[in-house]
Amino acid sequence: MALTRQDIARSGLKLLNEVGLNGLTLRLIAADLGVKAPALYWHMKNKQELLDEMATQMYRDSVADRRPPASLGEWEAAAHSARALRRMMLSYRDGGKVFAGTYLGDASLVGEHPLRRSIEAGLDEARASRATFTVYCFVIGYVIEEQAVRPMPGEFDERYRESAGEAVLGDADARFEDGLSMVLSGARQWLATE
Amino acid sequence: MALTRQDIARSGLKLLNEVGLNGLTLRLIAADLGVKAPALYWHMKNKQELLDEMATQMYRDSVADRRPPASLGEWEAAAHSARALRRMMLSYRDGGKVFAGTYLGDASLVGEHPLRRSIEAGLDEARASRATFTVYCFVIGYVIEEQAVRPMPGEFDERYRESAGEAVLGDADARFEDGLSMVLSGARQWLATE
DNA sequence: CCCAGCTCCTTAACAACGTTAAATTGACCT
DNA sequence: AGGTCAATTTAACGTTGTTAAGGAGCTGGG
Repeated sequence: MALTRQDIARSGLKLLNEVGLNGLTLRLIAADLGVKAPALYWHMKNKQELLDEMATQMYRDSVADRRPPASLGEWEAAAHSARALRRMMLSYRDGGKVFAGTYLGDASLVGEHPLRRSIEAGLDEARASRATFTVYCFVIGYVIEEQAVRPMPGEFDERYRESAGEAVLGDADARFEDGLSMVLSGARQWLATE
Repeated sequence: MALTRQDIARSGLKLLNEVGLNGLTLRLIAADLGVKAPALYWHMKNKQELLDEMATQMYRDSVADRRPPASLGEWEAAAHSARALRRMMLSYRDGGKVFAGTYLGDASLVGEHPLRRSIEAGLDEARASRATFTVYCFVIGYVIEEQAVRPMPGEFDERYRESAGEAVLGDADARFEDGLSMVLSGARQWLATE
């Protein structure tokens, strides 16, 4: 049976957890799929395209997890999907680096604005986008820093042990929640004024 | 005259703007320094250590730019150093990716909390750190996304042209300022309450 | 004065990587 | 049976990070 881009991306994501972003090679992925490395080039034109596909696949796989229950208010829904975005990245070693700044192939996935109802009720869409983009940036940045210290839940980059303060050693979940509530309340307030 | 780690880092940063993170090789840096590649291994144990040193050097070089005028209020000072942090990363191609999540060698550089005066006046330091860390994460995340679309000021990743909306095409400076004021006001408010 | 030892760099080489070109298989259509 | 096309293999190329071994040039001690 012929390979698909999704097969390759999924294999890449599986191996990512075992060998990390630096250890992830085309030959390794090919071997995992029972195929030789150049075969991958039939399906994609270079490695960057594979990484983009992996990011897209991460996003696709988490779509169910990311969708907030319809019962939630808009800002709880925004918090919900921010948490889901973080979980998604944390569930892969180097997930932040893979996901951040890579091109999302399936553009239709990006849609579904958390503030849709407010937009329909008259909120300026460009402003709403800026607000959610701000939250998005915070989550990306937070997870990248988080994974720099803890490549995988459980592991630990020892160099940080003494130099870093509470800001990196403490409970990562609680600190994320604090940051998230700062950003969300700031965004809400920014949308309300003016 | 013998090479220093700083020489190497500075050469790496210079070449980063010419060839980008992917094109940055040890042989290229060595050639720029009039030396052969293995010579670098006398000064650092692998390429990651070079990247860390480059991040440290970026930070060191921007220290003057980053320090806010003493006349500013604390929150204007925080905004000031957030802008300086962004400028620092933007001034190198792939600067966000190089800086984000790399180990800062010179730990003494990290200090100098923008909210120092409030801390001396009784503000809980751990809470203050969480607030500034949140701002820091936003800036990191924002710049990474910004540079994914515009690797260098002026260039443009064409794949984004049609798929992305105003959130990525608009005036990047203005959007940063919006996001920054959301995050800052959210952080300030979070520190005030409870 | 010269040799020992240290610092700093070179030469040579390695395995592994991303990538390309060309040959090869296998399935389906006529 | 033969031909077309999609999917993969085999073989190879240049480049990369990295290591091992050796050599130049200074420094201080006998």
